[in-house]
Amino acid sequence: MDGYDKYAFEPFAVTVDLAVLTLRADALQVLLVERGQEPFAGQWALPGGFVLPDESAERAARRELGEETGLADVSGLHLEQLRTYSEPGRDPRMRVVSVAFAALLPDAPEARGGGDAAQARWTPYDAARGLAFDHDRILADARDRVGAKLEYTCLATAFCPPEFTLGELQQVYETVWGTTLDRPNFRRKVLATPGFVDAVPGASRLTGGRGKPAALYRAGTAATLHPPLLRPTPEGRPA
Amino acid sequence: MDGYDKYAFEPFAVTVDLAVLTLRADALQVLLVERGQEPFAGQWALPGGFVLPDESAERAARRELGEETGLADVSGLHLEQLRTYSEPGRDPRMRVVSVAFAALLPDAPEARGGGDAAQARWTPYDAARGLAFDHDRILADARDRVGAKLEYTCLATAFCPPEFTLGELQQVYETVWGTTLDRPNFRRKVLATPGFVDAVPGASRLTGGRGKPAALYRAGTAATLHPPLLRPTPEGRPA
DNA sequence: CCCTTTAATAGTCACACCGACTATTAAAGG
DNA sequence: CCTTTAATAGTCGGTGTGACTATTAAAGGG
Repeated sequence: MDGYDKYAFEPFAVTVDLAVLTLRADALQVLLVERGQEPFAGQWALPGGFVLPDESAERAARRELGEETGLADVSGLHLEQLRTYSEPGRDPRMRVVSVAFAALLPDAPEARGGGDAAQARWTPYDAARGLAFDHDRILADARDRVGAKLEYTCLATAFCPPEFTLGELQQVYETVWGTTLDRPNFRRKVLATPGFVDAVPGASRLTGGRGKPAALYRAGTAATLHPPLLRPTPEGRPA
Repeated sequence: MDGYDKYAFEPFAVTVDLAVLTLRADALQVLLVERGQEPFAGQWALPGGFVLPDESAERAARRELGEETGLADVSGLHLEQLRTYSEPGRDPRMRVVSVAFAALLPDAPEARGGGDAAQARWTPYDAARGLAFDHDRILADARDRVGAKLEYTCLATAFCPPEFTLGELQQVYETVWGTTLDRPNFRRKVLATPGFVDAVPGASRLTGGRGKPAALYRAGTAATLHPPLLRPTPEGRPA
């Protein structure tokens, strides 16, 4: 922050890029917009835009989130700063520094084109490749971060509606991690963590027809999980 | 990234700020520079500077690190992007967006004034308050991040010289966390984690005089700890 | 040269947690 | 009413870890 007079200081454009994640059809999906102009015209990209003169990157991200999803109230949604991408060549036109965010949505309204004229679409994570700029990398970083934070925070509830079943919560873990979990063990672990979820007395949700309806829960007040809920060790690592 | 023509785009100054951390005298210390000009003239601040037109924030951070510490080779040092601070009012002169990094040093050479003319000094973490700009916040975030990453990564070795004793490694945890750890248990845990440390055959280090010399170890190839080395639960949280 | 001091290293024990698994309960649908 | 489906309850063994004790190895002082 010192030395303002030592180096000629170069003006940068500062943008935000959003990895808007949700669970649809038992798959992790991401909101993509189709670019209408060069560079990368016709290609898909993460939504984003410039940080305005009087707002922080966080405010810009939340504003863009509202514009792109078309949701009236995005104030309760989980928004998390990932990191900043600043490679000199990442935008061919000019020097753009982008602050990337991950946003987590419980239910996914149909994408409706968003603030910019560009078309918007939910896309399964695994199918979201070949994005414009360095957005493949940003999206991968978002998934990594979210997956890691599921282990030691209560972030999973950010993917769930206000009231949810333990089966739905488990689906979050299984979908993001790409693993399966033992249902009784998952249940035991979650209920044994105070503040993770609170039971909604007497309520239950029909899971679509057959079977015993599951009890409903709300997100608790805890933010972190101690001890963490570690994902199954992929291989070779000690459990 | 879209909509270049929709919003008037405002140029920002982009800087990096560094929380350069080391262990000196059994305390976590941070490198501070004294500001020579307004605003905050005479106050202490984290070292940092502008990102140059042809470099990424990471490159700028490493360059600044070399300039500020006076170290010849900073290529092996651990440098970690924390987050980006972009509140509109954080610099009274102009709109400055700052990408913050944490740098971890094994041994601390005396601070020597650094690249900018400003005076530089190692300061115990607990005494580093009242910094310029939002640097109190950045420094606190740096400590939080490093403390958290000690739990589930091999980051602790970044504070150690190439060869170190398990006692020194334990000191890292105890100093950053502000706790004490049981030595036999720490030893068992570290040695049971493959790839965390590798024994240096036959070597030992006199610990300053009395007592049995400890065996020496080098950092292993593993990057993460599975299962993690959780810090003692402060209180009230389930173990 | 021995004896004390200091610190590293080795080992023990019990408890909590977790993975794997089986059993029971409760509701929906035919 | 019986079958199906899924939630919920319970069991058991292994493992990791906290708390603790015992042993070993060297330095330094008398």
